[in-house]
Amino acid sequence: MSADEQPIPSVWARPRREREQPALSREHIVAEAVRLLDEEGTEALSMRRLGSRLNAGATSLYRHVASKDELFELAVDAIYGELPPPGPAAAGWRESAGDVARGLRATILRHPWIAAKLAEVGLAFLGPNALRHSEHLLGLFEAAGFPPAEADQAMSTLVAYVLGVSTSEAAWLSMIARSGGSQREWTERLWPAAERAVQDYPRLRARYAAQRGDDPARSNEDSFEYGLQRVLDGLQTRLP
Amino acid sequence: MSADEQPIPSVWARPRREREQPALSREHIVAEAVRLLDEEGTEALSMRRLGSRLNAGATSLYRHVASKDELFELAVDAIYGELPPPGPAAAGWRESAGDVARGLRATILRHPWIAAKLAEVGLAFLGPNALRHSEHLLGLFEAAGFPPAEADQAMSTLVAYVLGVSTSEAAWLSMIARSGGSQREWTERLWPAAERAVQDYPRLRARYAAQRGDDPARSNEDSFEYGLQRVLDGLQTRLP
DNA sequence: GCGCAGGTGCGTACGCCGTGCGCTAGGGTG
DNA sequence: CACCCTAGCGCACGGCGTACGCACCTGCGC
Repeated sequence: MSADEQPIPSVWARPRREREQPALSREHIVAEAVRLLDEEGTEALSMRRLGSRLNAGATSLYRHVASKDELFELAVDAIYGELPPPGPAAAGWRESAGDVARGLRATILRHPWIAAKLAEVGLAFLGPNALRHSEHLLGLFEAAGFPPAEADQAMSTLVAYVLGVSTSEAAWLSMIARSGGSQREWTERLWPAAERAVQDYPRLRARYAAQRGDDPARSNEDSFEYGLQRVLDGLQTRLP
Repeated sequence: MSADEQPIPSVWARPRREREQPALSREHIVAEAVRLLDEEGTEALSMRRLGSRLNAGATSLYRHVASKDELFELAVDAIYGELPPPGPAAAGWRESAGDVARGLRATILRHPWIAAKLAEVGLAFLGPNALRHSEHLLGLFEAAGFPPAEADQAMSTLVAYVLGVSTSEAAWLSMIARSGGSQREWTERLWPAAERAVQDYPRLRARYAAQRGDDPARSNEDSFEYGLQRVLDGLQTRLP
């Protein structure tokens, strides 16, 4: 047994515990999870991957987060916290509601994974940011003149529309984010298959033919705005 | 080595290959997958579980289905195939569109897992049943007098609304299906927590207070119908 | 100075998962 | 009879979420 096999009780010999990062915290973990989800989608988030991005072991995360499901709930509420603040509120009811809707859609498209996650966990009972957002929107409808009971339904109608539209846009965007390709590449790659699939359906075929070459982002935008105005039209019929 | 350790080359000695089931087929697999999904939700569907329900090994399924993702696509299109057929079409545009919307919602609520799955895979490019359904609905809007380009947007608006509403209802229903409890049990169990959470938000608090004791299924139904009529109102403003 | 308590991070391990691969046996065809 | 084709299976691999218990750091009362 030679001397250097003995453990040397010296600070310099020990591996110098790495503590340069401000340690692990719930906020850090959630923020990094959101970053990973944005970059690579829901499937790519595993506790091991997330841990290694934070220079930590997978199981260390469990000191700050009870489970992966809870982590998702926290991530979803973090996104709710990102929604644009109320705004000037000077303009009329229609403009304010439209702005909220546009902000909601924009946020979903920035984090496309959230659409599928919301569909899993539901919209009710979410965290404080989600509640604050609902409260604000409900106030907006009440101020517009909807009686309280109806304001709730009117708000749900608008939110349902926005979520429905954004969900299908988001599914497309997450697929692209996951695969790493560009939107244009994927469009060009899938278009022929789509045209072949709709061959037997004259109206769908005409629709595809008419849209060939359009910028999909722009036509999604137009389509969203069209439906938004229709929903607002329909709600307005209930006001004096 | 005694005699009965020798393999006996007789039909009666062999374990009698079980072939009473008409073997494995893609249709059988998809049908059983849908059944399992309805009963226990997305998480519960694993190839091993599905295989054992069919008296088969997990990897045997791969002879008929390329991957689990493909199995989900087939399951989703199977549900599209379940949508109510066009119907008499005698009544006006509004009634027909409303019926399609109600049928869509009812189908989603019967298979609540499909909402989250649709949010993952997107609504476009799905199987033949989905395409047929879109073609029919598009025809309905064109017949109502929408010019072709706008008919597409109008249809998307309606579908987005229905999907958005049904998605959040479905999330609730799948949670209940997964857990095995009853709707009433869960409502009673979660209500106090929800009331506590909305304590600081007067409008949300008032809403909960007003709804205490209501039948949630009924008020979901009412809320859906309210929004449906508003969306149809909004679309109708574009017709002569 | 010293022991102690509480909390943080990690290594290991368990039981799942999707699925690739190569074998076997049974039925159809020459 | 020989032959091949194919459905089904057993095994194995790498990855997953996470329970558990140990090692260590920090701060406190003595």
